[in-house]
Amino acid sequence: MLKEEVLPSSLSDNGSSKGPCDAVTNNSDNSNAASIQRPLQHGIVSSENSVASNSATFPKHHAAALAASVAADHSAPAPGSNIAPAIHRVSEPYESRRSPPTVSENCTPTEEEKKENDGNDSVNNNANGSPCPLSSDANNALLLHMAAPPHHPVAEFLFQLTKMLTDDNSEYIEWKNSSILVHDPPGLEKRILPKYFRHSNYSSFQRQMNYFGFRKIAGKGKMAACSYVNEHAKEDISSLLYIKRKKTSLSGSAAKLLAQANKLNIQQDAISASGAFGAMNTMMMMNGMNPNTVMMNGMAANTTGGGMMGINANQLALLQQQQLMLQQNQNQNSLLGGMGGGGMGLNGLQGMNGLQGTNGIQGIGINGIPNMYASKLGPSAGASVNKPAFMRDQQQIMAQLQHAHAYASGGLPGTSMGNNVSSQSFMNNFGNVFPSSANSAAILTNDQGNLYSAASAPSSEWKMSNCGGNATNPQALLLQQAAAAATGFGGLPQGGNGLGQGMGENPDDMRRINSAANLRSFINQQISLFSENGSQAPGAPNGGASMNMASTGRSLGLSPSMAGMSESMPSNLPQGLSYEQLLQLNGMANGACAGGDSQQFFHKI
Amino acid sequence: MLKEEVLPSSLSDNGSSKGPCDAVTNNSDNSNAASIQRPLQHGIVSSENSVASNSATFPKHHAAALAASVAADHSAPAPGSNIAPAIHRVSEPYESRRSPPTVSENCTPTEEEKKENDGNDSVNNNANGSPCPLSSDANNALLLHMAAPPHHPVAEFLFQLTKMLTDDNSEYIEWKNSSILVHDPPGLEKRILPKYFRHSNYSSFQRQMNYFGFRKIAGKGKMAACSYVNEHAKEDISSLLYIKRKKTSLSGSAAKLLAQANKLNIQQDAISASGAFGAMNTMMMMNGMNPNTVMMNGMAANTTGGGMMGINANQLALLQQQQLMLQQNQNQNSLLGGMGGGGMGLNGLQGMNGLQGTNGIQGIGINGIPNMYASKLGPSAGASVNKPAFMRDQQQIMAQLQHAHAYASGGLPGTSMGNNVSSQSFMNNFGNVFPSSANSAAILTNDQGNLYSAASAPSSEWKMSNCGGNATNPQALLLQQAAAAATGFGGLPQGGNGLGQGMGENPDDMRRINSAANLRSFINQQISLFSENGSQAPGAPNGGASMNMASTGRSLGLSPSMAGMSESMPSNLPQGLSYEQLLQLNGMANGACAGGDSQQFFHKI
DNA sequence: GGGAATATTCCC
DNA sequence: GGGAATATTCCC
Repeated sequence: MLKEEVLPSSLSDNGSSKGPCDAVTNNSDNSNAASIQRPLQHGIVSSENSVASNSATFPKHHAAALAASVAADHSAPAPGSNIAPAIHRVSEPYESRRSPPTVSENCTPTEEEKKENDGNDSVNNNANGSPCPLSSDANNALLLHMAAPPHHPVAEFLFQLTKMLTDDNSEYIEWKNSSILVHDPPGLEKRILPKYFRHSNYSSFQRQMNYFGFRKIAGKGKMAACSYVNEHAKEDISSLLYIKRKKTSLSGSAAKLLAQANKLNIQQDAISASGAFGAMNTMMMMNGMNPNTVMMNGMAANTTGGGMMGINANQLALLQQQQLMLQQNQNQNSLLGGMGGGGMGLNGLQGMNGLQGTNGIQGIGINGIPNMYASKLGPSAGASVNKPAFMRDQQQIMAQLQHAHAYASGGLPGTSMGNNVSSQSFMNNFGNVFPSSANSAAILTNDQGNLYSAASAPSSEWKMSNCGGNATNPQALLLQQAAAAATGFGGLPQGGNGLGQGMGENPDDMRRINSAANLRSFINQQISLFSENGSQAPGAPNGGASMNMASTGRSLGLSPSMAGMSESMPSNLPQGLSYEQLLQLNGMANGACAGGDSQQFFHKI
Repeated sequence: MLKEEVLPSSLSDNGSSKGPCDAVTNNSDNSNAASIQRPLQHGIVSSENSVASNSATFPKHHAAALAASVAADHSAPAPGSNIAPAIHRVSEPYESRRSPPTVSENCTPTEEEKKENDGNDSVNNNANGSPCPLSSDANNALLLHMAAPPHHPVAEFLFQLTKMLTDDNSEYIEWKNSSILVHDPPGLEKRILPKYFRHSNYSSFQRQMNYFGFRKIAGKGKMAACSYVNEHAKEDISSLLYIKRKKTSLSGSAAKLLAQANKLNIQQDAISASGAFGAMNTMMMMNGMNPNTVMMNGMAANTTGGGMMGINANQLALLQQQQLMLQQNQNQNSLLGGMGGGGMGLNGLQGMNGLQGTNGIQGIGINGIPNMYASKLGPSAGASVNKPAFMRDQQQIMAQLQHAHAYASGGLPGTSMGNNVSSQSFMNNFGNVFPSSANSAAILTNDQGNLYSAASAPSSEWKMSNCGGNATNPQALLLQQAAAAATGFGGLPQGGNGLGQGMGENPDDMRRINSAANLRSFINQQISLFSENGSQAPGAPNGGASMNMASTGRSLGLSPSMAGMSESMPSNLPQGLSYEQLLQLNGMANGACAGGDSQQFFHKI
């Protein structure tokens, strides 16, 4: 042997070696001796081969590589071994796979304790000698400092780091005052790291430190002495074993999926295509997965051939879930809640978004951005808005208005509309179809997706009824929603028929439209809100030109004469509020009650 | 020195050592000697430190670990070094980052040559002495066998594998007859692998082999001698350097996203919930992103605060694209094309799917699976079908039929349908609303999403017109689509009114249904196709029970008397074909022309 | 400090 | 054979 260096074994604690250099080289083939125990991945720490040669010596610089080879042997510790492996689970050495190992009976910290990362100094000395993690060897320098041993998977890095710090490597690296002092990065890199890791690169060490939340607080330059702190580190070095590794960023995942999607040559242009690929149909296509897709997803997960289009079952499930998330969020934000309230939780998802009468646009946390619209939203508008939510709502309303406008401008193509005006159904942007009969129970949902009809809605929820009833009819709801979004007041008044206080009468309570002038005002305000320059809608399929309601020569709400009904429908308009919705808006704007089948016609307003 | 072992250097080819044991140990701090060159990740192969000690000796078992430490030094080879690093790019030792390094001028193979993996034996001897990959040292055993050197990133594994095979390790592993013979797995594991990798685990070696497409063709048991072949391997061992690593599975990505979605406490149950969360509304919610969502996505990508709901801009873009993919695929496969034709491209996405009259279900490549339905699909059905696409189509049709059935069974809730039957609109599964008026121009699209009406459709495309016109009316199209899917013939006849050749009259041309009996037959066939046992549909929200059209006591198409109209609609049925569509089907099945508002009623068929 | 790719480990 | 998690490398 050229040079013998010994491996510290305070963490591996075989009980027979005290110093830092007590390993024995064994170069004979197929006998891979090492006293380093590396925690196997997924929470299992190995102590393999420790019986056969638990006092191995080998050259210092290569201990890690050898240890790695040893760790891979997949043999459980021999019965009666005096080895107390660091985190090893005796009862299930390799039976437990990716699921977390069960907790050894003799080890004390509860799940709660783990979560709290508490510094409890009670020592689990584990008198029965079972290989309870980090507990059975008083010679183990680490153990002297440890609180209760971890009862959970410990990342290899944390295990080796802790071991490195409890071994006598203080010339290079040291645990002191709840922080890690790196005295000699170059020396650490070349002399120490390879004993504990499969590399000897200080930068790799740093990368791992970073994964576990260590921050450099002193030291300049790549290889300068420095200190690391960790917010979860306590004085007790064993607190390091409870640190959670940061999750791999998701961007990579998304990027991969995105790359795959790109490979498939999907024309993103479809979103903004115009011309023959009419905007209405574009919007329809964008209208998302249909029920069959979702059903298919579930099926594809069970399909041997894999999912369709190169995405697998998990991805399909993902899409399905994301889909639901988007829908639910949308429902919460928009369908009933309008623009009211800012999401208070993560990205607005958790918040109720003003659903139950909480009014006013409020700046929100993570999504809060300077409110480019605040000046248009009335005196109660906060300093910032949830821009995505706001834009989404605006877009929804815009689409509805546009659709209405399309019908108002051209009428139903090829149809004389005079006598079947009330027979048209309408569909909102959530795909809900509202039967044309004004006295049928239209389909509306609350934020939970529950269906409500006039008959079944609990009194505390929105109801639908005919105009003049004691619940809100769907048209009034939609109108109020739009008005609320336009004016910055998201709360929908409970009860009533939507024909109450007039817009503009009270700037703090502009929830209702009860005159033609106010409807026109509302519509114009809507239009202006969709674009910073007041005329074009951002992101409109055809560049926004036709999003200006005035583009056809008629402002929305200025209905054409019946003679105009035969005009053909513009082809570039997205789908949204239907002809009948416009009728309802018109009707309500004039104070008419949408009570019957044949009472709604176009009006000048 | 206890024992010296030398490191083979044929690939590292420092020119001064020939045998397998020519390295020199240098244990002095900060001088990490090694002659192994490990290709750095991302296509750069290191030859660092080779000048300082290019004939290093060190213990055999730990060469790899040391080499790894050396490779991390990040120093370019010294000028004038006699080292010809394997794949090192002189001109940009570390300047080039993740993007592929540019090709050295003196190295010859073109990108095309690389792709072809050709066995061209021209030796690139690179007279100017630049370290062109694998080319400058006649002593390199590998080079003697090599074709032109690779001009692309070479994975570390491939480099080390090739080196291992060209070094004299034939006692353990050998390159022979374009395959890799592993003579002694245990010996390889413990004696050879650690020289080339950061481990000495045969299973890790195998995992890598698998990543690069090697298949075991002989040898049983985990550690038995065996052979590996690779479809891209040529006799020339350098062909190994051109093998592409398999991409990381995407499942992990999706799983991560899924886990994230789950964190947000989304109720997947919504999909199958019944009761107050009625199935119709469930399906509506599942109906996917609405246009606003898509537009919002685009915005969120530019939002500093990140996207909503904890998903980032990339993920939003991903969802948007996947969304389009699903929609486009669906449109292509289902809306007009039905089941006809197999996708010819990747996962069927690129193919036109029988849209323009290409009939017949054809087995496709990657998604082609044994056709469990083939026997039901008529004589022209191929040996396999695109099962996901097929199931999707079936699901779509099933949902439509179910919806029709729901209405047929219960009528519109709370409505006396007798006198406004024709005033109901219907909406297909793509969100297209078909106005109720039978002589209005309904909205249909071709596979490109183009809108067509009777007036605007080019003559080469489908048109819609009133029954009896020279174009196909929408109901006929839908019916044909369903029939085509049911019978396995996806092509839709151009022109005509859908009431032509009868189903069953010609088994190779069963595109049309023109009798009540054939409609009934068609419907029954549909039902049976949805389930292998002929009675239940897979994936139905309520376990499939209600998917049997007979479950309500009426077969679809056997309309109830008008008295039955007041029955309440079943709550667990997905949305699909509407009441009016059923009317149209009924009407056409009886040869009636859907010409007027009030002519469609239920019939016994 | 952290994104992203490949490497290694563990498991099914 | 390959999915999935962590480790290591490389880079911004």
